[in-house]
Amino acid sequence: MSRQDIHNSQTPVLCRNCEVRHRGLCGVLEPDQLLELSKHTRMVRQEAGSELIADDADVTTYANVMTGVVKLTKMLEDGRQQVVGLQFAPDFLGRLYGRQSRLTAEAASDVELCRIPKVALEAIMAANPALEHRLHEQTLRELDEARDWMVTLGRKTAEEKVASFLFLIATHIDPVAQIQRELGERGDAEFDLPLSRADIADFLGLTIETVSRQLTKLRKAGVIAVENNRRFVIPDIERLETYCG
Amino acid sequence: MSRQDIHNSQTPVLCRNCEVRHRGLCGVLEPDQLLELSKHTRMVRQEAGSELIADDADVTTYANVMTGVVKLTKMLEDGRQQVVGLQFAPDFLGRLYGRQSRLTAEAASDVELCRIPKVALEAIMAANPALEHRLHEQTLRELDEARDWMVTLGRKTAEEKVASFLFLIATHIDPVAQIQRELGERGDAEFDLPLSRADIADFLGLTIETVSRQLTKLRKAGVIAVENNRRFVIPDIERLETYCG
DNA sequence: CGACTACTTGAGGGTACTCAACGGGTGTGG
DNA sequence: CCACACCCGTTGAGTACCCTCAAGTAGTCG
Repeated sequence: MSRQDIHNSQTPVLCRNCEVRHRGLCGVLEPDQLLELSKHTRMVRQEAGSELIADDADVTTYANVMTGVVKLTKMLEDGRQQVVGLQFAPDFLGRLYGRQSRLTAEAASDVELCRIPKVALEAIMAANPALEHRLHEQTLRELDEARDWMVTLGRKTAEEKVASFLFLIATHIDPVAQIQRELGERGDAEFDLPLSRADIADFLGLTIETVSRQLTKLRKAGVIAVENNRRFVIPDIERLETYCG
Repeated sequence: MSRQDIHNSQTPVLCRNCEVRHRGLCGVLEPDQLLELSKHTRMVRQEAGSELIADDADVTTYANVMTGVVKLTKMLEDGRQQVVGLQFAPDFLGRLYGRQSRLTAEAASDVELCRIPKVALEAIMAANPALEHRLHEQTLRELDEARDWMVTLGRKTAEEKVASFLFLIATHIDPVAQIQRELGERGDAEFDLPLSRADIADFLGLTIETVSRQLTKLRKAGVIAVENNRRFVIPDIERLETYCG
């Protein structure tokens, strides 16, 4: 991180080389508000697998995902687990206004977070309706995504679930595929999967064996190619989409 | 609806005998703001089964659920359907800021709605941050509920799903059970089911036959009693809860 | 080299689905 | 009044899909 001062710039030093500044919640802030916010923030790195927010833990900080993927999970008493959401940069992390978390947040890959104390953000938000509006829009997007996923969980076959998962990741992770998609173009995609087979199974409501079998099936059908168990190549995303049900 | 004027009352006539006024989004409004809002609202009744918002339709109005139950559904191209949410009074209905709906809203029972044009609500909201805050909190609650339900869809057995559904309805519909629950008391519940077996199946990601079989099983176990296929009696809600997984 | 982890593959079984028949309630028409 | 159709829900028989349990492979680390 660059620490050098640049004369007369209104952008706080810490935020200057933040890659998600304009897309994330900070995008709605005026320079002086950004400065105020940046007094409370701090960047942290967490390695894959570390727990970011524990279930039932008191929430004292919020965060923005800067790089990497965060998985949100819920667990039943007997240990059955379900991934209820994935968050990518520049998503906001943390249950607003909640006293304690109702789920566990875990780093799926190595992640960088921009943390801010709960009280600090809520104070700035109270004084700045645009900020609440921005966060409200993210919440609405997450609700849309959760409901889309409910269809996948409730009504799709194992093959369709795995295809839908790969489609989701491809369109969220691969920056090229992401842009192509926004332009309405067809294309290929290539990415390192941020989740283990166990994570995928927990996301899809399947077992790891079933996930593995369906991946093999898609591989043999030529829909996907897999290298090293983690690197995926999708020669034709539109073809993959036809497997999503 | 009472139309008589009451001198010096600051509450708009139309809102005066609104039962959900204080619990719904209107609760945050000052009398003059409520008056402004009420100039645009109109109460409508819709009978069970009628479509309230069509998938992909342009959204021109929002609404508040006053009485009854609304179900939100999504469909795959081949007709497979999934209920992705249920809304009870005083829930807010409609995808805020969205140009078109991404789901279908249908009256599960006879419902009363308080409709308001999209532009009117958004104008009032822009001038009143407390209103957006209130709606944001409902969105957050709905997201919590959607994620809870993802666990049910992905990880529970058919029996647990049906028990979870009955538990959800019991704690949302029966006013007595609702209050007991808030007080942390155990108790019974009794209600008319607002959904058909087909609706339940679509909510749980099951078939109607499986739903029926599981209801029979719970009935034979004495966890529930059913009259007329629609009226349910739950002698011990805590006992039902142990079947939820 | 062995131990460990992550993933794949195989065999067998159980849960929920499919297809089908049946029962009860309601509305219609003779 | 009954006959009939129709809708909704239940029950039964057979099956398919996915899970469970188990073994096997590949990559990594000490």
